Amino acid sequence: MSVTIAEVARIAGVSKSTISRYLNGLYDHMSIETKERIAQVIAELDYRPNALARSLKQKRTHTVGAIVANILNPFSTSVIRGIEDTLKAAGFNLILCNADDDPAKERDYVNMLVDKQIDGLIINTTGCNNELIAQVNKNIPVILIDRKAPDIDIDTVTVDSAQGVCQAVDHIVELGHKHIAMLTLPYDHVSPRIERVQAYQTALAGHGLAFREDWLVQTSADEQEVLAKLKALLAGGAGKDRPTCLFCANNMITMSVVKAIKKMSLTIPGEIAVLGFDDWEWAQLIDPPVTVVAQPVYDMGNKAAALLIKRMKGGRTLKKPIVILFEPQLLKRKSCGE
Amino acid sequence: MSVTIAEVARIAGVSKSTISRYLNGLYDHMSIETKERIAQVIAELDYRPNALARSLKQKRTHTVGAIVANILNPFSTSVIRGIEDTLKAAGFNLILCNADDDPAKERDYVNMLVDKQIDGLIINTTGCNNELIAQVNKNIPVILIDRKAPDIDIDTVTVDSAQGVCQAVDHIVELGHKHIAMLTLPYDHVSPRIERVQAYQTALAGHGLAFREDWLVQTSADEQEVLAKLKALLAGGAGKDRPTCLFCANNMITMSVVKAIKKMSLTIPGEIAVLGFDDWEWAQLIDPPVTVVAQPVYDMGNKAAALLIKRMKGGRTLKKPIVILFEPQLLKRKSCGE
DNA sequence: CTGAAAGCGCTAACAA
DNA sequence: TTGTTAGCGCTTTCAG
Repeated sequence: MSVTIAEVARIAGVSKSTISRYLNGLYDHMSIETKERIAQVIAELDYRPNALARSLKQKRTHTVGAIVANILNPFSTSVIRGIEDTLKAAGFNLILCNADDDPAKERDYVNMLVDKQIDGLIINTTGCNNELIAQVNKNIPVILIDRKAPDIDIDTVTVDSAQGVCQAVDHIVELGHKHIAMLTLPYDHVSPRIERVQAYQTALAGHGLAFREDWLVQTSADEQEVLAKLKALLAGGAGKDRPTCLFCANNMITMSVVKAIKKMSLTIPGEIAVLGFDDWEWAQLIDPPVTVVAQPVYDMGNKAAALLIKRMKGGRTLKKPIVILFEPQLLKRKSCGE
Repeated sequence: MSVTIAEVARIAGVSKSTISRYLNGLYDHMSIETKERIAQVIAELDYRPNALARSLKQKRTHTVGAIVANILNPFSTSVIRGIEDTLKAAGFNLILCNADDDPAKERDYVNMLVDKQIDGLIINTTGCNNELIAQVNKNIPVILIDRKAPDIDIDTVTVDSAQGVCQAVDHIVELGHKHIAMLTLPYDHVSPRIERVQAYQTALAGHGLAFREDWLVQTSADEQEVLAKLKALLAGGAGKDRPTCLFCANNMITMSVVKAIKKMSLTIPGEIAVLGFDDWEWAQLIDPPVTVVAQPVYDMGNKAAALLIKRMKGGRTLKKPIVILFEPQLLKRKSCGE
């Protein structure tokens, strides 16, 4: 088996406490020779302290958990990079989990992390485990990222969806579009989706455009489904009473929509314009490069981690939960005309 | 603080052992009434066992670590999905880490995971910590994924790069290309890169084409750098003695190359053809869709996890390490002409 | 069918 | 400056 602190102590000829002190950097008052002997024995045995035992005793793991909704979404990986960098700089470990948009998986991961005694949690929640998350937040700090949970009182880092949608709609209206459809993943409990749809309606109204129920399409990101719904939406062909612009409420939808449009052999933006919410590394490689509302994703990850660290260090300073709203930015590319 | 097993025992009026047995499903010979009482108390107190304490005692965490080289690479996220699904089905927990192509970070993560007493490790290694990894493999099973470590003897799941390159080169030669350059990330210690470059040279030779040192370009995936190197490579313009086809040795390079070509306003495949190793979700959205050698990435993740599980359960059955080679597949799209 | 007791590997008073 | 001791929360013989 693995070598323990007792073994090291025995061989170095000192007590376990002394080794423990050495490990924890408490050697201010330690004789230089024991210090060196310990260092040598540790090196010889290639000893590494058992983090489980240590954490069990200390009641702190110095570890935070992060759960993303869907790791295949470039949004998630950028957020992760932001979280990771800030956490590492502060000396915390990170355990990453992927809920895969499945509330049951999310629940399992939350429980697993809590059982492993994480010191804090950052979660891009499915929105279906709010009660559990609120419960967790009573014992350890939790930060929501991207998606709010309106019914619970927790620190949240997200983006101002309404403003982003507003900018985007202004832009396409200016380009002459009057028939704007929105495609979104099913809203269920996911705050940004709800907000974007609402903002879309508000923005239309602001421009005196009528909102049409049948131009608000809920769909999964599945290629076949998107293709079918798009065909229905655009039935009748150009010139008819149909949308000239498709506003996709997140990047997964945008990708599927672009794929579907290519399958339908329609030209962008000539026959149909595409506008997306969320930028991602390869949006510019698409033909044509897609105009999107970009979020400062990496920064959001940073901020969430920084906030969490503050909470974890803040002891029981129960300040009010805060909501941090980042500003999105419209990146005008080619997919809406120009 | 959190509720402990002692608390549950006290309230239920039984001993800790009994609670422990209940928790571990050892209630075959337990009176139905104590069983029910325990269940009730646990529910009332919302008790959850401390995984740290449990693992410390059991000397098993039922947790495996996975370290990917770069989580921003779609390759990594697909592998992760494969690992995750297989692991979860077998009841193991997963701790995900991102080495960010940094050997120092990788080392830290390996150590962190080992300290946390993971039962097994899957790693897409930077190739710079082989000694450490070999050491870890003495105590817990380790599976390498994608990248081999030739100097150490460890189970490995990867793809037959040589075969993929060969298929690809055959294809483009058939399309009439005789001037084929290869762009790759710096080889340092990364087996697939080395293998692909070698296979490229072999394949050229197989077609009687000369290998030119100056057409083998090493570069980071940084946009500026790729652009500069591409400009140098293609200096002189079409018709001159320059490559007509760029073979990109992985997807990060492919993306940067496509970006650079667009910046240079060259047409694909008219003025320059592009061929990539690694498929990814959005390669088909690029203009034109990129022809690539695809790896069965998700399956590879599955397989790595399955193999690891076998090793973890196999006790000290020290079977010889094995190398599992998946077959890549050429996906002919539009970027090489036809 | 259930309980008592020892101990996993470490830390943290309290002594010395 | 270092050692002794008593746990952290759980599991697991061994008794009964």
